[in-house]
Amino acid sequence: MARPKSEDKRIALLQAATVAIAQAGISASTASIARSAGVAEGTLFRYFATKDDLLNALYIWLKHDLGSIILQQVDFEAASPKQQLNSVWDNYIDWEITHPLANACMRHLAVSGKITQETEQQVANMFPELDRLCESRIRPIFREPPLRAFGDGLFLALAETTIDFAIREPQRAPVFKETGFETMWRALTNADNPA
Amino acid sequence: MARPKSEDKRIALLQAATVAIAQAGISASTASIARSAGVAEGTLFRYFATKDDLLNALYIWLKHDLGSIILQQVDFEAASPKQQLNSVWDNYIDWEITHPLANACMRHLAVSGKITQETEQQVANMFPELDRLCESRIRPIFREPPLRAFGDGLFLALAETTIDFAIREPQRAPVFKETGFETMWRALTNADNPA
Amino acid sequence: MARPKSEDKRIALLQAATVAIAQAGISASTASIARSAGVAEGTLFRYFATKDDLLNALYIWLKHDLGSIILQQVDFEAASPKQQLNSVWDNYIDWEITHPLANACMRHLAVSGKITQETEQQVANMFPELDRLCESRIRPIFREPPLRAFGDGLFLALAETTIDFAIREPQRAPVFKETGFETMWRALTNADNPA
Amino acid sequence: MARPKSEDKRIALLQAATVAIAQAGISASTASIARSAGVAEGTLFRYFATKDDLLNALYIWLKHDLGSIILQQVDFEAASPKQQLNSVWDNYIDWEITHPLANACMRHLAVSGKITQETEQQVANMFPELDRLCESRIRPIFREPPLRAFGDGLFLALAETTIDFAIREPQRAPVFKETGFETMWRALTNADNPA
DNA sequence: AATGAATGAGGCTTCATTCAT
DNA sequence: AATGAATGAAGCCTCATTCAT
Repeated sequence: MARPKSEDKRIALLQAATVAIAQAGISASTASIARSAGVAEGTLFRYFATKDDLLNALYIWLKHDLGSIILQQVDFEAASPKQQLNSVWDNYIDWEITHPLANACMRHLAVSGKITQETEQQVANMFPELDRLCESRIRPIFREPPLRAFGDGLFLALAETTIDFAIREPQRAPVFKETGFETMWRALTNADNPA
Repeated sequence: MARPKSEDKRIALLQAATVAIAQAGISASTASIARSAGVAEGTLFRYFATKDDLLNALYIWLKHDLGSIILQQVDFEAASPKQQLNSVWDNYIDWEITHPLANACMRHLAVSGKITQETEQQVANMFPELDRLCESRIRPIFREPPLRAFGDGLFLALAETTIDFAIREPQRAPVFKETGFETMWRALTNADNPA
Repeated sequence: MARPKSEDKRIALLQAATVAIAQAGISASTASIARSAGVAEGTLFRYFATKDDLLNALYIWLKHDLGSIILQQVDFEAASPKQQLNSVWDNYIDWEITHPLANACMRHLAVSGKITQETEQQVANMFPELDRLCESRIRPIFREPPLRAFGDGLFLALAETTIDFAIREPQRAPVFKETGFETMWRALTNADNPA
Repeated sequence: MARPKSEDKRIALLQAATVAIAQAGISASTASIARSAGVAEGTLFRYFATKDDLLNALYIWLKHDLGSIILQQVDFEAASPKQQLNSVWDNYIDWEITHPLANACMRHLAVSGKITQETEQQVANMFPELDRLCESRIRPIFREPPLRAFGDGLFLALAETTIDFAIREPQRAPVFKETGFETMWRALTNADNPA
């Protein structure tokens, strides 16, 4: 098979890279990543041909992890659409709070200029059902092509800001979560049809 | 006093750094910055003792430029508070659209981990009148200490997302600007007192 | 275990450093050392993490070389204590005469301020039997703690001066060696018990 | 006159260089020396065309200072030759103890490889009366050309070692001074004619 | 005469990647 | 498949010296 020998080592490398990049930015050296993954310097390059390849694989891996956790915990039985969206919101933020290194790492990757268009595309198509769920709760103007991406962007911006504050002051996380959600709700949904 | 240290060269270095960092991130080399500023590499270090010093000075310089332009163009005669805030919003976004490199550079600096607390402080205290103007238009819950910083963060997040989209698709900038502002207004102000 | 780190290269680096530092002082560049050792500059830093590390390792290496040669050639069968000490003296000076670069290098290292306490300690404990042999021949006042180190210092000072002259005028080395030894004998031993 | 304007500045530069080199070795930068002398970077080069020139001038200046102090305090009325030499010995060592920076600086200069033959010559001829005084007290073998320089070297070596210990443990200086002198006396003078 | 801004070569060190083992 | 030694380009910064002011 094309995949190299040990999936364990691949995961170990991705995890080590997450920690290293969270702490040192993308300038974290491949040597340090390999070392904390418990493999030799050269081995890293058998799993990822290039440092940039590692960065892109890592981005996808983290996004996938995040998305699948959110999805698997959404409360589809929730009474109202608002409650359903609130469940997504909370899961999203909870995951980031419990994975602050992953969060920091993704931020670094996102602004690194190393993530290719192709990678971004792959991530965008990763969980169509999640996108659909969010969009259906959103005010009409943000639902159609011309402003759809913009709506997504605003949603993410609010969520990420909420996460920043929640990570920085964990004991106040519930307040930030709730206030953030209500703010997003006012911002992006049809206020006339609140629930 | 011999040749005085040239303000022109300082500016040239800051401008060169802005471009280089916008394109290459903070890993832009001091050599490349000096070269495109038209001075020797050693000269750079007479103006900024350290690359980190340059980064901090650059951050302050860009923020100051941005803030002073916004402030000087705010329409204090505007009929309503909403219109006043809209004027700030538009000026902010217009500046960023017309200075996409400065914008990109500031993003890189902000996440670089090289900006010191002291620099952040200096920037925070730079335009108190601007802060006051924005805050007075904001809903009460975001005006008092426990959530003030959070409110600022959400405001900035929405503005920056709007800027991102406006820079990426300049011809649609007016739509993003307006939609973004209305979204922010719903999100952060007291809807009961809409104008 | 891949290629093992080559002891040959380590030695080549230490030898190259000896020559370079003998000639240029500790300001000899790592580039020049690596070049004359026949390796890439980066390689030097796989063997010695830091230039200072190289300097300390070199100091230990040279002292060890010197000490072990002296020790292995001491004439323990010599009739009198004076003759035994004379054998040490001669071996010491002969080594330095035949290794003038090593000698010059050690002088530079000794005054460089880069040799750590730990390194000095390690060197001091390197050949206890040699110390013991010298001390037992020395006059009582220099044998006990308060002045022991001082006695060692004076011994070394006389030896090093003798070496300086012997290296500078090799053909007169025997005279310097003998005169130096007799001078040291008068200076540091119990004249009442001359042989 | 050929001498530049201010003798004060020349002295200030020499003093500043003494301190800087004592602490940092000859790699002390000309900029730092100029700064602590209270003059501009460029000014240093109006007094000393080159860093090497400064180093040589400094060596001569320090040696002259040392020699003239010793000479002016020698007790020519002392009863015995031994007492006269003891007076030189004590003055020498006292000067170094009270000028530890000058001492450290001279050591650095002496091994720097930057002191020219010409400078060494000039220093050697600086105080012929002092040389004569010391030599006349010395055992015959060290008085005639073949071994005269060697005798001087041994004398200096013992003195400098004594100084090292006296500077390192100032409260025990008197013991080192006396023991050192007696050792030198045994080593270099005619024991048969002790006083 | 004095200043200090400007220079650019050179120093130490890091790092992604290759390749012998 | 895995290792880690080897590489050399590139990065940041220092410094003696020059020269415009």
